[in-house]
Amino acid sequence: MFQLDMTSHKSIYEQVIDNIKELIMTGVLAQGSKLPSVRELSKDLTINPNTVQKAYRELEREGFVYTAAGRGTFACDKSKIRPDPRRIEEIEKEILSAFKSLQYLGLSYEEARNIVIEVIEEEKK
Amino acid sequence: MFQLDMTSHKSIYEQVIDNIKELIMTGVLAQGSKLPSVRELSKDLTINPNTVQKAYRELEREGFVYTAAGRGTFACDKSKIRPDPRRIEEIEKEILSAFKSLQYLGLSYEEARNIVIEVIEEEKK
Amino acid sequence: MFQLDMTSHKSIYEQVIDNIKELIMTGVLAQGSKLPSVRELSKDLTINPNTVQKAYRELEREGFVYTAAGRGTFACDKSKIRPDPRRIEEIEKEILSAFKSLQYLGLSYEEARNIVIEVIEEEKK
Amino acid sequence: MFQLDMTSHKSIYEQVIDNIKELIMTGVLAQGSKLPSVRELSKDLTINPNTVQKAYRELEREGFVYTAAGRGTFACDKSKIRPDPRRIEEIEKEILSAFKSLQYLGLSYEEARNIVIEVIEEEKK
DNA sequence: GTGGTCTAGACCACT
DNA sequence: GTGGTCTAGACCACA
Repeated sequence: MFQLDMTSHKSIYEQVIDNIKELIMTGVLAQGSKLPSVRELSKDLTINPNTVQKAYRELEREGFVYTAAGRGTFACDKSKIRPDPRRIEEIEKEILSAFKSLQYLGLSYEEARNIVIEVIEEEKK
Repeated sequence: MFQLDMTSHKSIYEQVIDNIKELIMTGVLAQGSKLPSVRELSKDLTINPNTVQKAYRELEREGFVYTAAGRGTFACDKSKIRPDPRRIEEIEKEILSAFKSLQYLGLSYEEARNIVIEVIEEEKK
Repeated sequence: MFQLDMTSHKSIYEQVIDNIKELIMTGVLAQGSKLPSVRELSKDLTINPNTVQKAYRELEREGFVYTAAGRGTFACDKSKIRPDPRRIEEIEKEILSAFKSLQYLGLSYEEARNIVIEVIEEEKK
Repeated sequence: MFQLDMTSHKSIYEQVIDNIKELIMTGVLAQGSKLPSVRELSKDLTINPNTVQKAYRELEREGFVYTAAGRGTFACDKSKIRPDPRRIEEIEKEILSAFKSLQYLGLSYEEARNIVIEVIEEEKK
């Protein structure tokens, strides 16, 4: 389904979350389609079922999937996902912090700005 | 000198580092000016001296300050600070990850982009 | 006959039970009228026959239906259904817990109360 | 600090959550006051630290506490807790379901309504 | 088979 | 000391 980056600083369960969010937002996991079971995915990624469980639970909390004990975990309609303003604010802080870090490295405002724009444009493709 | 956000998930020592970097890069702490002693700052911020120590060590490692044994810690010349390409790459990853997170929340590419631009513009002032 | 909410966290068999109870208590399923067979209903709802079986067993245990071997399952006389005091106590606990949850969310006693009243009034119609 | 009801149908971590919410909303845990550490509380309640952790995490998610790794978990200002509309809707469903259950037991609309009102009035004291 | 909860015990970074 | 993550393995109810 996807691969984990064991060298990443991101925790495993966060990587699982982000990968599945991407699959849902890109439509690979269509609305209502069943996600792999907790055990299946944990076996597939050779991680502990509890770690997958944690990711699935968080995905449900954020409205990306719904779970039904005994039946499985399913993708929600991505068009119904409503952004959480508190989460947006958090991410804004992260971006601001990263942007400042660039300037702290000795880059000018313009240089730092260009790097950010470049990263975003790259993502567009 | 500055304030810490105790409710933030950023670690204390990182907050100290970022604040001092800001003071140096904005010229508030001019080249050669003495930073508060570890004890002084830890008392001022009501945090553990070890935490300040750790921040100072990291600032020295990154070339923002130098310590003269027995005399104290001093700000380096900000114009001599050279960006570390590996660090830039790391920050780029952080920015990309944050940008994707915005999109995962249900925002369109344009909406996410606008948020980032806005954050940066705000910082300019 | 009725529909299930597959996204609900209520278990399927509980939903089946509640729906049938409703049909009996509202008189749609009059005394003595035959319920759909396990196979029929499971096909109709596209759920596992075991799940329907379990619901029917529970309905019988609670005195809402009776089964005649080889003939089927039939609705009991709703006027003969006597409230079980222990069950009432259980439900009272559920209501109290839900009410507290409303207050924990930051609602005042009055606000929480109004919500409950509203839910009940809505049900009257 | 509080006691768990091991005979309850509620899961342990949910009981921990509800108990702490109550302590915060009643002001026993004032804004900024430190909660017992994960290990401390787990020892106190003779449950596993992971279970307490789960409860603390959920409490943070809902805005009742904030946590800082290495420092501890602290109560938020209860006046700043904003109700989550989705959660309210969920609880409304629970109340409606419980109310219907009362009627399914053979109680009239008025009888069921009186029970609910009584439960709420009792809570007022 | 499914998800949900729990225990036991470990390791990590931060204070 | 603190919280955060992860593994291993167990038991439960539900489908």
